[in-house]
Amino acid sequence: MEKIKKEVEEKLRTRDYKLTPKREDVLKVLAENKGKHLSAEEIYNLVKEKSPDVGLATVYRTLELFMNFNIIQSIDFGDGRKRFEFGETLEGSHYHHHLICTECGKIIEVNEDLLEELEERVHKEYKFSISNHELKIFGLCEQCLNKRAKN
Amino acid sequence: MEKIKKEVEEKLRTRDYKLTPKREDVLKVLAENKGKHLSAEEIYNLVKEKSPDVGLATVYRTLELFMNFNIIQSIDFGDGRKRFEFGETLEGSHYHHHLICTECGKIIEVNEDLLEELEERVHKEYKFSISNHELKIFGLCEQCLNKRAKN
DNA sequence: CTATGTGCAAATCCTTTGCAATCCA
DNA sequence: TGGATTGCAAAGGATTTGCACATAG
Repeated sequence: MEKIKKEVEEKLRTRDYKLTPKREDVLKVLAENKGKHLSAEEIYNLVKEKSPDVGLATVYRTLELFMNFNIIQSIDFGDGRKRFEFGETLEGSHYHHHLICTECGKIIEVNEDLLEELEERVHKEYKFSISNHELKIFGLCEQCLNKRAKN
Repeated sequence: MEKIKKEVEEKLRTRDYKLTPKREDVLKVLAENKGKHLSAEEIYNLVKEKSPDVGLATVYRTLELFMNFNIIQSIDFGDGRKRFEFGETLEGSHYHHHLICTECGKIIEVNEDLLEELEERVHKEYKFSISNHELKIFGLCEQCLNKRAKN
């Protein structure tokens, strides 16, 4: 956490933003809930547990700030609200993909990246300079598939 | 168009829904604007040109209906509104991907599918039964890249 | 005739914004 | 002190819903 804090602090400072106590609270919640895909409101509720005087607007503003610095990324699983992921690019971790069960809504993370070849082609054919990608795979998870088989 | 209409009509009839005139108008707009990624409101405006008495709610309801039957799919490019695509699965056309320019917002379609290998792995490792996928690649398009180079 | 489909307006949900107060370098 | 940050409440925008009327089979 200390390391993360330092890293974020430095990033922000490059454009004269501060890692204020409120922002740090948001950061902490994000860091402690990696892989959970929290929504803004869920983050807000978690932050409130420790800083009850935080406002939802501040959380939104902080999330936007972190997004601008690529500290977090947002994904939309189609349920009408954005969800936030921490640290994909911060520590050189791989891109990862999401399996979304269309029955129960479960989300499984896949930590493999097999898109290099595709990206290569895209780059050459379209002269498109890739900075990021997002792959969502929809279908049925093992449990839901089994349930269906029984009926 | 006639063929499409028949196909949709049949699909709907399997669960006792009708392809009413209003719904047909929506379908027509969708079919005539393939690859345009229209939002609900854009569709509404186009439908109104021919049927000025439609309501926005009907368009939304129709889109939801079509979604349930996999006649259309929705994508979110991160601008806060859903966009709708017609006929991906209807006529066995390939999946396609989207390149999204983070500078000018342009969207380029890529009609190649190189995800078979990845899907194979996902299927085996996670016992996940894939029905669809959605790949968004973010970056800079040729023009925006060139502009940047000049500055 | 009865269930389904529809328009309108109101309601809802998530997110953003205006503004006055607060904080911090 | 002065600009950045914040909380609150209000505004905003996309989508959904309630309800009375219209329509199709």
